[in-house]
Amino acid sequence: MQAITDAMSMLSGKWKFHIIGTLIEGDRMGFMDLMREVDGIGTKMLSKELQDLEINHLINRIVLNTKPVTVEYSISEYGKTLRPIIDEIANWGIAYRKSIMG
Amino acid sequence: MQAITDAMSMLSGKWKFHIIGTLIEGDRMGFMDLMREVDGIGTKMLSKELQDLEINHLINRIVLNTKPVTVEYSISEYGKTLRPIIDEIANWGIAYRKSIMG
DNA sequence: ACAGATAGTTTCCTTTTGGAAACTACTTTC
DNA sequence: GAAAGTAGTTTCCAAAAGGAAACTATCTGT
Repeated sequence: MQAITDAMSMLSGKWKFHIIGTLIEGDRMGFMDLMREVDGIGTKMLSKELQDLEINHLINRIVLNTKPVTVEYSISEYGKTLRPIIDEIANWGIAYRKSIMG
Repeated sequence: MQAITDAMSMLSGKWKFHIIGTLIEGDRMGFMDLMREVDGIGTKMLSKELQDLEINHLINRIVLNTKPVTVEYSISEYGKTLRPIIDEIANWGIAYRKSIMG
């Protein structure tokens, strides 16, 4: 069960799975793109969560030399290994929804 | 991504994955058995987390009519559907450990 | 009678998490 | 020159989460 602690130490918090899931499906997104996609998040939390994910090498952050400076966030190769986890959780959530509805 | 919110609303907190994982591998455990298996947890948190899991029908709780009264906790059929999630997270954690070690 | 095991609950406290709003700083468009 | 878009940071606060220790209550064995 120590493996679960290790994994969750990088994935805890209200927004990490959402952000990773969003970056897995749509690649290369700016800060404002993420604000629009991750429903309800504020600038402070998005900024902090992105920093956490970058520190753990789950995402890439590239500052582009454009006129209003833009930043490109994308899932890293390492981050892509989380896909099975994200998929399983999403599938389970969908099945759960159906069971309480239908 | 709403599916992820739905799933995580039942699985949030520091101990849920541990408790579920423990009950998936070893069936029928008492409160004190769980205290011994879930490393570091206190009685308050174990009690609270077990209640949450029971409310969401992920585990079963049966009070046995024994002399010091004993309680049997076990994973429910519904709880068993979490197995793929638990397995994926544990596998990822193990791979992560290996990558920072070796 | 007392220690030890069962299964918790309660209280008190600290830490962590998260959110709203204001602010910085730079550039382009109107 | 003002508005709007880029990408955040900072401050201030409230709520949630979590932990340690003490306590309840019952029963068994010595």
